[in-house]
Amino acid sequence: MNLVTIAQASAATGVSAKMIRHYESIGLIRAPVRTENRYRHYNEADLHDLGFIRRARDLGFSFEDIRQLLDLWRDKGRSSAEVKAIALRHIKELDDKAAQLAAMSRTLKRLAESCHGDARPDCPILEALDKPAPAGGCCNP
Amino acid sequence: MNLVTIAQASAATGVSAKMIRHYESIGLIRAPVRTENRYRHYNEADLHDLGFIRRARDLGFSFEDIRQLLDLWRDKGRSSAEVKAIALRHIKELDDKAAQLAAMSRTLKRLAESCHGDARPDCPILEALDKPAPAGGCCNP
DNA sequence: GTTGACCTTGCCATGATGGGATACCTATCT
DNA sequence: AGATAGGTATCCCATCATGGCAAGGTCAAC
Repeated sequence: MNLVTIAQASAATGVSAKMIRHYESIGLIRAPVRTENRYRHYNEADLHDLGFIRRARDLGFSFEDIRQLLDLWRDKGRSSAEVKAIALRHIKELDDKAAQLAAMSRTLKRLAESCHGDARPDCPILEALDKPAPAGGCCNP
Repeated sequence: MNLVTIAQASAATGVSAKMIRHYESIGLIRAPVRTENRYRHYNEADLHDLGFIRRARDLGFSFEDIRQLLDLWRDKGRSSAEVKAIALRHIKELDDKAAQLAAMSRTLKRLAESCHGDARPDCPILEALDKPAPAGGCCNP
């Protein structure tokens, strides 16, 4: 059966032992078998799930999404449409978030460009944070 | 002096009353004067600071950054270089984060494109999450 | 004098992760 | 056998920004 300890499972999957226990506590993975001394021992299927979770997390999926994806993976009669729907929704979230960050960056870059960045105290960045009404004719007419 | 209650300060600045109290508790803003009944009352300078904070938060600055920006704003002998340095560092953080999200989105889009998205169970998205080694010749040679 | 709207403090929750404390188990070295 | 080292268990706390809820005080209007 090739049972491994939590540290070995961690090394094999790249998920910290701390997180492995956490996933168990929130029901994302099944509780593994315990030896007499109450140590957790993981089998191949457990390791697969942990790897699956890590790769999904690397793609930015939330635990709730991962829970569904894992369920779909286990369900051999799933429809790929369900998986794709989750992915497309997540892609939209990622893109929205990225666009938000890009907008902040753009605004800030514009301000930073017009800032001398020397010993003088006057600074358009502070002025922008200062102004009572950020809306106006300058940006979104 | 035009003193206003916390709800009015909230309405005027767009910062929730909850957050205003929180900012006070972490020392981001000064404790306002209290009336006899212990109600907080904010003056013009307080409102300015709250507006400043909200605009800085809208640009994604952390509280620690905002603390420094507020200090710089109050210091009339500041050098704009200091402000610009904070802004440039933050711009880099924003861009890094956006790039990270974009990379996730790109990977996921590639997978989603090759997924039928119909009633059939086979799905490249699940396969990608499945595979033991995500590194390989397909992406980063 | 009651109702409703506002204010106060304090605790808990999020999401994903890390840190630390304390205690137990096991293996190795002296 | 005793000491030392290291892995494991559980539990609590912290992050960061924000919201919710509860219990109680205060004020104005009806």
